[in-house]
Amino acid sequence: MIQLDLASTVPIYDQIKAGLRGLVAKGLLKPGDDAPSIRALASRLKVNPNTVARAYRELTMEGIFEARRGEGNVISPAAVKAARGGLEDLRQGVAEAARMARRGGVPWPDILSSLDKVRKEEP
Amino acid sequence: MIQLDLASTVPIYDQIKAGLRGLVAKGLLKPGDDAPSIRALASRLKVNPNTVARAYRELTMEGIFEARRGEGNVISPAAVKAARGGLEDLRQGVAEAARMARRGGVPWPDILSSLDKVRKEEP
Amino acid sequence: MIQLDLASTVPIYDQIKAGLRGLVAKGLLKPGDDAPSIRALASRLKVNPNTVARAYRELTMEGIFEARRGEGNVISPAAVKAARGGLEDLRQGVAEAARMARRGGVPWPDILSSLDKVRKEEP
Amino acid sequence: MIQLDLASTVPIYDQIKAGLRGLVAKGLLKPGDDAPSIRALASRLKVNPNTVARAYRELTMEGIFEARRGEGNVISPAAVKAARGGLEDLRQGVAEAARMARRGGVPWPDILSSLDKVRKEEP
DNA sequence: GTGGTCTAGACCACC
DNA sequence: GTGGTCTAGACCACG
Repeated sequence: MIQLDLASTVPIYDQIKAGLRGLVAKGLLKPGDDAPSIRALASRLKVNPNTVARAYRELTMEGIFEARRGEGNVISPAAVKAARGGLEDLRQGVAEAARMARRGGVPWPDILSSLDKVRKEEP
Repeated sequence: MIQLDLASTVPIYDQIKAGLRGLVAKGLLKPGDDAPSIRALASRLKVNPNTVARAYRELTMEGIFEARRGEGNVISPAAVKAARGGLEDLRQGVAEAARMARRGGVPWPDILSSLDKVRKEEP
Repeated sequence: MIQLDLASTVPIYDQIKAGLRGLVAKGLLKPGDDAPSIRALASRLKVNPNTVARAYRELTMEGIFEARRGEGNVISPAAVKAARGGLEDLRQGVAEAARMARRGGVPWPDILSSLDKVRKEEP
Repeated sequence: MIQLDLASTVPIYDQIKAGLRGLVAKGLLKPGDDAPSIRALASRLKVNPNTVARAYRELTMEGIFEARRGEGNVISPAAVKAARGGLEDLRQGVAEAARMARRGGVPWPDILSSLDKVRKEEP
């Protein structure tokens, strides 16, 4: 359900955070739902549990998860709203990459066409 | 002439490489021209000479510069063509950031509007 | 396992690269194996970690190593093939030295005898 | 008469020294002959006169040239014998390159075949 | 003056 | 623990 790109320079825990925020934003995870357990998710993604734990910890600090004793992590009631904040980071990531590309001499139309290719990738 | 963003997570030497590639791509540096000396550029950018040296070394390996002993760096005849490769990397950087953002649940129109803000930043 | 000649004019990081490529070429390091950590190798060779890091970075760019964040360097699946390219450079180094010597008036048999002395150096 | 390889990593002044020593060793320059003037040789080789001057200075120190006031440089009577010393450096250059190549995993027969290709290059 | 190498040591991010 | 980046400063070789 979450797609990782291990070869990418984007930190794995960031990709996990983004993936989970995305599931919330898209309504596939609703407030009150159980989040997958750290160990389960780690083994499914073939990733170090510490890495998943870090993503969960930060999502908890953002108010998207709630840690309930003995029950694991639950999607917080305020998650949908809280997820918005994370989206801003992602938008800025795109903006920074675009800025770098333009400074590096990529013509603006080429940037747009790259983007368009991404848009069509998987519907 | 080259703009650095020291707060960015993008390594300084990468920003320098992108800037120089951009100058070549835009025709402000033509094959045969002297590149600024490492020390001169370093002091202009207020950066350690080693950092500039690393950027130059990698540009040399990419075939954009030619280092001549004791004479400094010269833009290689093949620079314009070689610079194209670098542009592709930058485009892919934008594409990857966009992919991450979409996975994270950022609505596509928001991505486009972020981009548009960048477009208007500096004429 | 890697022999350095600190008095040589050949840069240390180049000697390290050659040594590691040699270990791959001889099969002592196989794809999937862990490369020694930068710090460990640096202290074993009594050399600055930065110097080893540079060698590793370049080997990564050549496709011989794969650097995984926080996990160290791993011999790439394509390492054996990629190592071939490096061997070619070394052969050309010998060829160039021989060319220089002949131009300088060294009789060809003397070149061969020098070489033969090297062959017998260490079994 | 002297062949330079400007792209080589071998210092130009070294190539010039080797070339002149070679001319002496081959008998094309005999004791008592005038050496070409620094400026003439520099312009013929399209090289900085300082570079040629350095080569001449070192050849003088080796006893191959004699600087005579107002007459320029003359091949010394002891030149033929003195040239031998320089040959030793060149032989060691080949030896060192071969050593590096072997450490880097080049099979010995490949080293020999590279050398053989050089031998056939220009008769 | 130029570029190249190396050291020392700091700080960061990641797992 | 790992690798990556950056700074500071020294020294060398070249033209």
